Amino acid sequence: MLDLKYIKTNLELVQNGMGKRRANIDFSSLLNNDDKRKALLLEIEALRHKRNVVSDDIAKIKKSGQDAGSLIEQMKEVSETIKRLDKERSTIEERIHGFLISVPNIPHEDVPMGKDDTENRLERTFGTPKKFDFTVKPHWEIGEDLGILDFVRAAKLTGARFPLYFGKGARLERALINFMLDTHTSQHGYTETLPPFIVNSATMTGTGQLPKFEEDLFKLEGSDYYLIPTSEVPMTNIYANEIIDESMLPCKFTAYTPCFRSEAGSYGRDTKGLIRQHQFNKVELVKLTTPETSFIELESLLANAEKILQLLELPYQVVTLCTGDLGFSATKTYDIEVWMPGQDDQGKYREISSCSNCLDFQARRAGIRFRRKGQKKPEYVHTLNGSGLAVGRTFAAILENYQQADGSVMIPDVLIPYMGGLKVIDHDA
RNA sequence: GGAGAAAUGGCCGAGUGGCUGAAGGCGCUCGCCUGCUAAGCGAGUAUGGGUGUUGUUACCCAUCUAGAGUUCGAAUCUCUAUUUCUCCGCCA
Repeated sequence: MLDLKYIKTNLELVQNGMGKRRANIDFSSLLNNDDKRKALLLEIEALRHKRNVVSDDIAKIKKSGQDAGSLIEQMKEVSETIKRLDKERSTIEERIHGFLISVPNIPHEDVPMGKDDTENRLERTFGTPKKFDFTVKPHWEIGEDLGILDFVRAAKLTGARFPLYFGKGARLERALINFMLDTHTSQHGYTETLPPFIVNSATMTGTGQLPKFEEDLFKLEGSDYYLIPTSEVPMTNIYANEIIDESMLPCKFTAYTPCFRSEAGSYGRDTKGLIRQHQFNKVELVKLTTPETSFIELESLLANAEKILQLLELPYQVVTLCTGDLGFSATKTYDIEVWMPGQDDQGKYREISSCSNCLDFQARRAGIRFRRKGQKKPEYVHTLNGSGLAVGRTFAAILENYQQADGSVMIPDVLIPYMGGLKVIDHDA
C-alpha cells in the first residue's frame, strides 16, 4: 500500500506510475475523502476533549456532594454527537483504506515500459543450450515413459493440474528441495523456516494477494483460511505488526512449501506437464531490509537464485519485467527463465524464478517496521522475495536438458549425493 | 467436541467505574559517583493520529488482545471473536 501522504504530495508521480502499469486510477475521490476525514477528526477531537474535561468536573462535583445533573445532561448530547460523527468518520476511513489497499505499487524508474511479457528486457544469459543429436521430448513424455510421473492417475485422485511422482522421480523432487535449501542456508546465509501452508485473510492482505486477487487462491470453505500460493506470504508476514531491531536486518528467510494456485484464467495454457499446476513445490527466498539497501539486496537475492541453476548447469536468461508484466506489490522484478529444449519444437526459455523488490509496499500493509539505533521513530522495512527455485519446473528442466537418446535422464553432478549416488534415471528406476 | 480459567507497556506484574497512558520490579539508554568487577544515585524508556510553532519545545485525541455495547465518564461492567492455559473426550 502506498502512503497517503506520499500520494498527496507526489500526485503526478503516482499517477504517472499507475499509467505505466496501464492502471487507470482516479485519485480525486481519495483526496476528497481525506479532506472530509480530516475535518471530521478535528470536530470529533474537540468534542472528546470537552467531554474529558467536563467528565473530570463531574467527578469533582460529585465528590463534594453537589448535584451534577445539568452537566450530565449536556454531556449526554455531546456523546451522542461524537457517536454520530465517529460513525461517519469510520465509513470514510474504510473507503480510504479500501481504495489504498487496491492501488498497486509504483514501478521503479529502471523498469522498462511495455504492455506484456513480450516486452521484458533481457539482461543476460548463462550457459548455452545443448545440441541434441536425437529428437528431444518434452518432460511429461520423458517422465511418463520412465514411470516417474503419472498425470492420468493424479487427475483421478484430484483433477487436472495435479502432479503425481513415483520412485526416482519423487526422490529427484525431494533431492532438489534439499539441495536448494542446503545451498541457501549454508552458502547464502538464509534461515530455514517451515511455515504454515494455510494462512488467514489478514496475512494474505499483508503481502497483497487480497483483496484484489482472491480468485487466484484456494479458500477453505466456511473459514477465513486460504492455501498459500507461495511461502512468500507466511514468511514475509512473520514480523507483521511488530517493530524489530535494526540489528536483525537484513533478515533472510528461506522455506520449502507446496504452493496452491487456482490458475483462474489460464485455461488452455500449459495444459501438459509440470509447468502450470494447482499444486507445486517451491523453495522461496524472502528478505526484510533497510530502505537504503533493498536494491543491493535484490541483486544478491537474484544471484542466490541463479546460483542454483548454475550448479545444476542449466542454461538460463535473466529478464527485467516491463511495467505491464509487473506484479501488484513489486516495484521491480527480475525473472529467471530456464532453457527448456522440449518446449515448442525448438525449445524455449520458461520462467523458473521471480525476484522482486516491494519497497515498503507490503511492509506498510502488514505493519513491519524497524527502529534505527538511537532513533525514536520506527520506519517500514523493505521486503523482497524470490523463488529459489520453483521445484517442479526445475524437475522438468532437468528432464528435458539431461535427457538421452534412450529416454533415460542423467542426474546433474551436484544432485548425485542427494540421490543416494544414483547417476541416471532409466527404465529400471 | 465438552467444562473451566486467563489475555495489561520490551519482559514480569498491580490495578473492579472518575487526574491510571497506566503503581512496583526487571531489562535497556544517558548522566553522576566509585581508582578494576560489582554496587549506588539521578534522569529517560509505547504506538498511531492531529493542532500550533516551525524543525527546539508545547498542546490535543486515541490505544490496557480485537470488535461491539452500557455510562456524563471504562483497563475496570456486558456481549461477540481470537489466542493461551487446565481438565475430560477423540486423534497423527
